[in-house]
Amino acid sequence: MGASKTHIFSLPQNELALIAKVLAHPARIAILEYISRQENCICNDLVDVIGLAQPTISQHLNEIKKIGLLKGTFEGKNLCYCINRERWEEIQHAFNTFFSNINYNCC
Amino acid sequence: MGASKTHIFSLPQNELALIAKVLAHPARIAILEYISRQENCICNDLVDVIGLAQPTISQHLNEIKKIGLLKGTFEGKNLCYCINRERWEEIQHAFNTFFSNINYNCC
DNA sequence: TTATATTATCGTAATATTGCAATATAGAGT
DNA sequence: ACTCTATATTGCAATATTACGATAATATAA
Repeated sequence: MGASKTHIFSLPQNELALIAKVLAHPARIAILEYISRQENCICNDLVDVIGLAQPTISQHLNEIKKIGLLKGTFEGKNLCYCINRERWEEIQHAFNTFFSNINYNCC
Repeated sequence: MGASKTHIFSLPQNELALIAKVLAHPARIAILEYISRQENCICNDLVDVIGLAQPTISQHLNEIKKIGLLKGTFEGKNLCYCINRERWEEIQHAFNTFFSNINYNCC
């Protein structure tokens, strides 16, 4: 197949998986770390810093945008990528809830 | 291509991405949630509960095992899957560190 | 307008993931 | 030994992801 059977899972399960999928690539981790370190959220040093081609970086940025983790102006020349604080904390909370609601009833 | 250029990223970046990849499928989220809810860490009701074929469940369990999130006895008939508490908390901490070390210097 | 710089999109190739049927393996019970 | 039950492995098809060259689009500067 190759396609996940998303319909047999709950919405929260699918949503967390979708968010995890965005974090499941070192380039996207690196991009998020880099954007956060910048004083002014400048854009395409990313191509130089990360070491991937410009279309590839653009695609990764798009994946990150899809789950709402970036905000700023995306049109024209002087772009501005930065972390969407509200969404970031929401996602942080989602992971924390997942990791906290676990029992350890082991054999 | 299709293969990530892992060599251009740092070890922590690759490790976090690898862990996120395991969580990047709703079936694996569901499996982890189910295992944790069980009083006694019993095994292959998972096939019935999740609704995927037995080989598929087995493969998902293997992915989860790879990052050390399961412990128990894995040989023979009466298997025992359960959460590896130490590893679980380690991973929870890794995500929390990642989410906490972010600035919000937006435009 | 024309050039330049920046980002997005298209097209495509290589590789990875998901899922399952068929089969193999391993232990418990008879 | 054989059977039953539970899990793993193999092989394969469908789909997704990653990456990049070529090209398009968009804004600024000259």
